[in-house]
Amino acid sequence: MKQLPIMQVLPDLKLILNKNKAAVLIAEPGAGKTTGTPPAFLDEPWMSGKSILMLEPRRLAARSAAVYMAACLGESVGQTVGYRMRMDSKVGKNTRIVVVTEGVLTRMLQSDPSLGDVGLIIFDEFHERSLHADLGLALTLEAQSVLREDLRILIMSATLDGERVSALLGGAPVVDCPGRTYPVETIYVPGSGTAQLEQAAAIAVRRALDEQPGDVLVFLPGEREIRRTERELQSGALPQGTVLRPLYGQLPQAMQDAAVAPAVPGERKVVLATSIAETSLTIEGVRTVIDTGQRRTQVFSPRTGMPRLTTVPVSKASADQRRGRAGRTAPGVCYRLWSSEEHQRLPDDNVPEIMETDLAQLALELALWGVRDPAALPWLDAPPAAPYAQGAALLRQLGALDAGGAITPHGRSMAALGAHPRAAHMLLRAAELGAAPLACRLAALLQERDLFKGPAAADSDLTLRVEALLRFERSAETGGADPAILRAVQRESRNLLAQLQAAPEVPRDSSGTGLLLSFAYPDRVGQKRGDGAFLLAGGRGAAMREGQPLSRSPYIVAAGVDDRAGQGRIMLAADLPEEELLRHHAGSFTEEREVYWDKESGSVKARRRTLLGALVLKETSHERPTAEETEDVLLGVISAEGLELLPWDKGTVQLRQRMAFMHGLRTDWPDVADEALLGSLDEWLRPFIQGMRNLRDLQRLPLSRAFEGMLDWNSRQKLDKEAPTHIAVPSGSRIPLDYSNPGAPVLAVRLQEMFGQVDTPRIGMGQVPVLLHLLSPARRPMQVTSDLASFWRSTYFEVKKDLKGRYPKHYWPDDPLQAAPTNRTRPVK
DNA sequence: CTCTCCCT
Repeated sequence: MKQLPIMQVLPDLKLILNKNKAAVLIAEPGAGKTTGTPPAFLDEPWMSGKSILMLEPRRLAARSAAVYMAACLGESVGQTVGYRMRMDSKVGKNTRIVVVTEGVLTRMLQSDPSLGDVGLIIFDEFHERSLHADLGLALTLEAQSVLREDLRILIMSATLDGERVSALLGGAPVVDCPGRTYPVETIYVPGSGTAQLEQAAAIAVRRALDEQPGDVLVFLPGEREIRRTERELQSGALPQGTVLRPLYGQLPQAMQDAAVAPAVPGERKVVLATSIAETSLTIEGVRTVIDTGQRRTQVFSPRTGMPRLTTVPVSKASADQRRGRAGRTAPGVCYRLWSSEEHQRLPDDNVPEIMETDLAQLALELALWGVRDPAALPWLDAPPAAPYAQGAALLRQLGALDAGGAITPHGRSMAALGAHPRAAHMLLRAAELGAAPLACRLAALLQERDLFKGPAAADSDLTLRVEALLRFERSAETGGADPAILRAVQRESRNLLAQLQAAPEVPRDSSGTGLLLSFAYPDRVGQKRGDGAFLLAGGRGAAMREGQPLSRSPYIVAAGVDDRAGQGRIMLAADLPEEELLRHHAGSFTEEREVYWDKESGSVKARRRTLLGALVLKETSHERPTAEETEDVLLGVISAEGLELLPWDKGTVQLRQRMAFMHGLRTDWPDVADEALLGSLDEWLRPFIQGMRNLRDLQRLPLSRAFEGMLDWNSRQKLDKEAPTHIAVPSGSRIPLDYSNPGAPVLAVRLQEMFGQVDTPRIGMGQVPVLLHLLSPARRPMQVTSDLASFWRSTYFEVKKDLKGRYPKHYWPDDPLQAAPTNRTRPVK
């Protein structure tokens, strides 16, 4: 212990924490920081009568760190050094160093924000940036600034960028400590382009077995790739004594042990592992690491509110951590299956969990802490807004938050359970109904991997899993289910039963599964749309795989839905009897009265609907909309479909055009263009559609009165004068004016009727000469002009020649201004 | 051909 590198920096750290409230320790692997640091502070003056809390991200590491520190003091765990984790704790009266796992720290902070007699809190492996560690630090920092100015904080990390943490801690000093590992040579092996990941890995394994001594550790993204690489290697010859050892989280414990244990003499071990071997497990005898540079990670999709697994490139920090695994006992080699150029493009660090995960639980913890806006707390990376808002919305739906975002008593009970808010709500509701035993088993089943593999897994009915579990509990029969997962589920459900102090009885059968599941997933209650498709209460569509008996259920609850765009696929679900839905979710129903336009009948109708989110549970039509509702809908339809729906007649069309003409001259006149009319239907049209219900009624609308209604009495007089419907011409005829083009009204009149008229008639306060269409006796257009005087002077004589030829019986005077106008062949004498 | 890892 004396020779550990950490010993060199401890005096420095003591000095710093004597004066400062916070420090950052960057220590490379093998420095001995986890077990060397905490005991060093026990005798510091500021620690008198106080204890040390150290956060460890994994149970195994927490327990073994406590055991090791206790052994160094010549004690057993539970004396000076203890630990505390879920369902397991060894702490005594004299314990001054407590190693805790993440959920425990959160619960401790929440139940006593002043942290009692804790003098120093250490965050170990902080570079892993788990959600709970980030939350724990945020809460601790606030507790320190508000309640406990004397509290010391020490952040310990392997590769973290020390400056950012230091800044968050108000400029805390950063101490660096070298590690004690052997050098590892890095060899970049750029991909051969077409080679599959597994083929490239297998080729590298053969090369390593040939070139290097000792065991080989291969990092692959997941179980599928591990199995493929295994097959790839088995398909060709391997050197004598080579054994292949898969290693991933879901592998049975005995096989995990076999992968971790040292190789038997005469054998060489090739461990094919996921990122579990990056931090969680140390494998003896590894001299060569082969890194495919990929890892599988869960991301939360705000679009669908569902988590999804993706395979992404590792970060530089992660790749270095993997490489370090080759140098723990002797110098080693690391083959990276990418180029050094590609390496430069890798991100420096993994994306912190808080940036990518479901934040419902975080939102609940913050609400319990008394914070509604996460920006009120200090973060290295603040929780992203969309997933946070989605988490808060879910909490409101589960009754954990009130409308204002404050935590409810129910929310407090949920947080105390520690489970995901969905599971916590289900457990509490189930306990009220006396169904806790089944709910604990469901929560455990949902948390673990599927009990079934292969063809049995194709049936998505959750009750089949429940029945299998109950059979296993009663008679230890596995019945085709995975025994390791059965045991894990049983263990977890016992933990939950103990937490809820529920009766130990084994439920008789799976009945009630759908109802309990609907408490956890109220947003995924699905209503049958036919053809295996369901509409979920949250608004998303989802479909069963082919041939599922469940697809005949009118209502289901979808516990697992994949994240594909458009219609999701239901992986796991249970039938929800309609009467249970109606009985137990009535509090979440919304009643909606909707008055709407029925296109088919062309009329306004009303209906009342009972909704659960997007689902219409009940609908009654035959309601009578009120007169005002009807007017609203009618105006809405006109607004959407256009003014063509109105009963236009020639008079109204002309009236509108005349008003448009006036508006063109004086903007204080009402604008009667389409856009303006559609925008002000409420003012000018509503009074005229009272009592109307349908399109037929609308045809009886006195439309010209509606237009006249836009003008007061004076304006109406003025309209008749300045935008007259007719103009009297010299012949005595009253000729209608055509306002189709409101900028240039047209007077179409036979030429002879205009004899004697010197100038163009003007309208619009004398500002606008009408556009004259001068016609032949047969009403053929001869000439268009807005300057009659100049027409008489010149063009008339050419036109006259032409007219005389065609209409010889008519009267074509040489001096039209002196001639008598006529609407006949010749003037009457 | 759905399945990284951890924790209350």
